[in-house]
Amino acid sequence: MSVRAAASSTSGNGNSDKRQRILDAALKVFAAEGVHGTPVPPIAREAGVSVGSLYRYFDSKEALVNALFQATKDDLSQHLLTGLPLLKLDRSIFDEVWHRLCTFARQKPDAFRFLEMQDHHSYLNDTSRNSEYMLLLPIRQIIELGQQNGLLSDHLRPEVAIALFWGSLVGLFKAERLGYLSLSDDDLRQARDACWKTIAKPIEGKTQE
Amino acid sequence: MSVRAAASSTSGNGNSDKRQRILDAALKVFAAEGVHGTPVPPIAREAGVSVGSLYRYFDSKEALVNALFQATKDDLSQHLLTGLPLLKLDRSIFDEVWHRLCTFARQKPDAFRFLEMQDHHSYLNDTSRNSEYMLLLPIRQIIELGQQNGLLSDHLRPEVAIALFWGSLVGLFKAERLGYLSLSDDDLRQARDACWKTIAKPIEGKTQE
DNA sequence: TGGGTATGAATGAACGTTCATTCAGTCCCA
DNA sequence: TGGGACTGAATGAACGTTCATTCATACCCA
Repeated sequence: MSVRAAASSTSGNGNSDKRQRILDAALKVFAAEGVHGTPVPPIAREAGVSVGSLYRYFDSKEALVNALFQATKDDLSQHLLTGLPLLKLDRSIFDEVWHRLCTFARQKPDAFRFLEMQDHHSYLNDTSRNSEYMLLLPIRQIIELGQQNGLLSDHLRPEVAIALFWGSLVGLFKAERLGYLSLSDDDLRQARDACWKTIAKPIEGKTQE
Repeated sequence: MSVRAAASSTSGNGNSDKRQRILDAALKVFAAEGVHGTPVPPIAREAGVSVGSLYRYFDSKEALVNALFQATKDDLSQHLLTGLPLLKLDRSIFDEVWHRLCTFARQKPDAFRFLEMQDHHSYLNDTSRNSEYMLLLPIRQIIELGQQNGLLSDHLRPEVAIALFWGSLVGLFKAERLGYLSLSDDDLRQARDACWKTIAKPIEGKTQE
């Protein structure tokens, strides 16, 4: 018994550890080369396992892509939503959402990029596609609440507001990745304030244009 | 002469006409399946030519992708910039830019999608990558002018403003393509006004936040 | 008839996937 | 306790398929 426990540190269980290593490796190479652009062997090499082993943990490349997509979505979901008050909206909550998304994009650039790729669309099954939709539901709810309590402009339909907000954030980090700019903390704060103006209700008595 | 002109509709000169048919076909299938996800034969089939003919007009798949990328960028460039005053900025010019981009995205969804794909990045040569950068230079200039004349907020660096603006627009049409929303003309107008608020100077005497 | 053009089967390189084999670790009985 | 039998995870060469590309052939108009 005690022997077995000691052995597990070297290779004993190694079980889900290896599975995780494959997922990590796949995220890295997919983010760099795209899903269609990445053969299976480089994934295995990056993970430090053989191709055969990879197929022990995942039935196919498609299954790997879907598992990775859902795991990454869940990761973002958790990062964004854990402990976030979903039943009210004020400026500080908006700032917190912005901050969390920026933190995620900064700490896990490969994950952020992978989620935004379009290239893997033909690989995704219904569950994966659905998990994409689910992530945005809480944000939509927050925006609707904000519109009801008069803090957000009700000129924009919530879906449109989400698309603008999300698109801005993605555009920002995409531009940085492509080398068109480098985002300082101050840039991100200014961008945050600008995005708030996009969806916020104009200060009373003023119509826009 | 007249005979040749008449014949050209079926197969007569066919010369650059065929080349254009291949580009059109490539745009269509690339937009649908991605560059990595599209074999060469389906492109030829869609264009109504043989695979061998395709290789008469383009040295390789890579050459085709680059030619298409640059042609599409040029198309957007022309659509966006022709006759646009580049030495001033007011609200009506912003609206015109927005309108032109929306028109392009609506009339040529495949072109708009293709330009925003990331999937073809490994195929692109320096010229193509550069043409991407060149497109945004005039917009950058317009934004700088707007900041100098006090119409646009100078809190945002021009590159950041561009990334936010462009990201919003892309996010909007991407959401529509994925079926998350359907954009009415009114939605587009509301989104335009919201984006203007993002980059415009706040009405005097009010600080944002 | 000759020279440029179009064709699509043929080619071999690269892909996703499989499977015969290896081998570290476990078990069991003397 | 020592040693032979068992287990199943790990391996990577090999498989069939699909890809980008070529080229022998057919075609067509001048």
